[in-house]
Amino acid sequence: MKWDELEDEPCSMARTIGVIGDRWTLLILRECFLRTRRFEGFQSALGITRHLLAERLKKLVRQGVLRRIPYQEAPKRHEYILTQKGLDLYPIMMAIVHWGDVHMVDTRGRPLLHEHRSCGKMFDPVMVCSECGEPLSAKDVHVHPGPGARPSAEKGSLEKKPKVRKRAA
Amino acid sequence: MKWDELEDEPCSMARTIGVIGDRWTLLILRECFLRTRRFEGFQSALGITRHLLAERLKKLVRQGVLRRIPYQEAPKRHEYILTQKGLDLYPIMMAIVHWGDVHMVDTRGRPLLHEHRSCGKMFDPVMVCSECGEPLSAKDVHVHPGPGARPSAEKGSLEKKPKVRKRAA
DNA sequence: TTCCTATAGTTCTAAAATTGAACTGTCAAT
DNA sequence: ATTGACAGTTCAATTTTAGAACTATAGGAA
Repeated sequence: MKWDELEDEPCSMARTIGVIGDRWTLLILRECFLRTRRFEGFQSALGITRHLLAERLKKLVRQGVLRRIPYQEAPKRHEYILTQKGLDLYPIMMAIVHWGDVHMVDTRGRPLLHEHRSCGKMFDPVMVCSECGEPLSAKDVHVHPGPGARPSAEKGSLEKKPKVRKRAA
Repeated sequence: MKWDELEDEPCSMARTIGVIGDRWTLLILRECFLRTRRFEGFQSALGITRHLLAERLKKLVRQGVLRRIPYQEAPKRHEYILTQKGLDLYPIMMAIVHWGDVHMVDTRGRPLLHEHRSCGKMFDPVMVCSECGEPLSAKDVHVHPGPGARPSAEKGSLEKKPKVRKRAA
């Protein structure tokens, strides 16, 4: 598996990481969700080098996550806004923020609180099953190969049962 | 903002990215959730260089996402298993996989299907509000500074209202 | 007019991260 | 005595990223 060919892997996680897995990309997208739209805005908010910022924006546009839209002629200027594909990254963002809220806060508490406009309350995001609505946990989920699975037999980690030697204390 | 000091930022997303944002780390964690536990298992599943794999595993252990547990004496061998902190990354994983399932599939369809053992059905993960249970979307959420917010006034992207010039066509 | 500023990049060199390949060491099995 | 499995480590070559300077257009100020 090569980093530059992640998008060709038969794995939705690898493919997604091919899009958002580069250094700084998720932080750029955070800014997008906080309504930053312009080059200088991203640059000053993140302190990323201009070179890399230009690269990343170009890639995100190519991948259909952002759209580059002119907001001014003479001199020509553009701003970057999330497409629907980009907006759909929201659950990923929220999941990341929530994990940080739970596991990475210092004594002062959370940097940001989230208010759900529909119900007016401060909330946490919860991931649930689309079918029964119950919260998901790793051990309640079983994976099956889907139609787009890698065709042949796997040397995959699931089947491997390494032989045991002397047991540890 | 420096990549090596992300964990000190007053931002839960930045802090989390400091933990899982390195190249290959999320793919290593994918393997963990698929029950890979050993060095060779990760290496052969991912094709990552042994050098980097060793680095990443060390960092994840340091950060409390994995625990390194001996499973054999003579020669001493260890395996890497998810801590609770690591298991709590599950919603992030699922959100990433789901986005790929929606936006990155080829004509053949999804590589993997997920079955919810509790209800027996194939499902998609849905992110909902902990307070009202409704699905979340970016525009229904408003952010407020929390107790751990950066103390002073922000040069943040939210307040900046750049002056407009000649409008684009 | 000339200078300064704002915006959105591009270009260049140095530093850091990643890759690829080979090498180390322990023990079991042949 | 040799081979294979496992879990790394080491080192040179390549890629990425960081840091700083530079380009270009245009508005407004002096």
